[in-house]
Amino acid sequence: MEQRSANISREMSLLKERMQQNHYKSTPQRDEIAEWIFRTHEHFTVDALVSNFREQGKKVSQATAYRVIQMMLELKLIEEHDFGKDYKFYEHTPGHEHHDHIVCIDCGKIIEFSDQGLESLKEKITLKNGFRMKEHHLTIYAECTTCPPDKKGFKKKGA
Amino acid sequence: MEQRSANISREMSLLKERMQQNHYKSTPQRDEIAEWIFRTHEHFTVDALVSNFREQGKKVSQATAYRVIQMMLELKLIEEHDFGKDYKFYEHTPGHEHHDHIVCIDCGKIIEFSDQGLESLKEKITLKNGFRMKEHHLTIYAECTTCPPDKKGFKKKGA
DNA sequence: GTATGTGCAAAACGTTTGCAAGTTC
DNA sequence: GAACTTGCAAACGTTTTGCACATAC
Repeated sequence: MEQRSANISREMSLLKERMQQNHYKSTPQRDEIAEWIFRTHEHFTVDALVSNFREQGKKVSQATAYRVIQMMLELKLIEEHDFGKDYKFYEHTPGHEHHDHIVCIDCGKIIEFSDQGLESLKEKITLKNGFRMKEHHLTIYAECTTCPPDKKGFKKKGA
Repeated sequence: MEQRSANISREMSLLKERMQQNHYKSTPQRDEIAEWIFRTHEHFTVDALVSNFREQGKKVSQATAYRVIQMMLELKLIEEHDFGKDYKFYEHTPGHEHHDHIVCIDCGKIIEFSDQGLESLKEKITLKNGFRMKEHHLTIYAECTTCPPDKKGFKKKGA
């Protein structure tokens, strides 16, 4: 997962490229938000993004944050996840392959995993049912064995 | 999946039993809503539930509908799913085993499948990562081969 | 009779949008 | 300068809640 932070300038080039292709103008807000996203290794929420900017004294309006998120989803530079809370989680995609998630129902820790056998099984099952697979999200809610017993704050809410 | 409609009185007994155990009182509204849920074979939304009652001339307030849903989730009689829309989908659990879903990104059709190999692989992967699996949701977004090309209305929104 | 459940309308939540002012190309 | 982007505050759609009234046990 650490290769995700590898090379921000390459990721920014990718952004610029796709923005041009899709007739998006370059603005300081878009650049700064995208950079923050490419630098962020964890799964983040829009609220976390905006708060983090505020803490650093930079100002981004929520509206712009949400709009940049939409743009980056469209440009396939980030992915959206529902982990059973009422807000969404995001993560950037360049630099790491498709993966699934295990969410600790006690502490909220999110870990990523990817398993080739699992992927081909998904593909096979989808075909067998007469579909062409486009996207797939597997989230496993679990208890982590190392999680201190007082950290009972996450709790699944939806699915 | 058709065994789901098999025996509503058995499912209602289960409801009554768990309601008593959890100190919920029996009311006509709870009974009627639960019956509707046990009789419903598709994945439904709260809005669909309320509309359906209205159409039949029966009245249920939205508030009560949401409250019964919460109760039944707690009693483990229904499951909640996020299929990428801004509202949740529900389905009752008695009478059918755990399964995963394929959602057609064109027409919104939801099909269920269950695969033993997939289940044990999930379990194995979870353990390997140091977790104890509690719940897991796999949703595959796909195109169905039989879907008429004009039915492009569903579209994933989140994940 | 007391605790619990219901219905309404209002609130709450994350997210989206209309619009006037500011930027980009 | 035409088209697009921003920020604000207001609107949105789903879900939750406060409260007065009604019902269950």
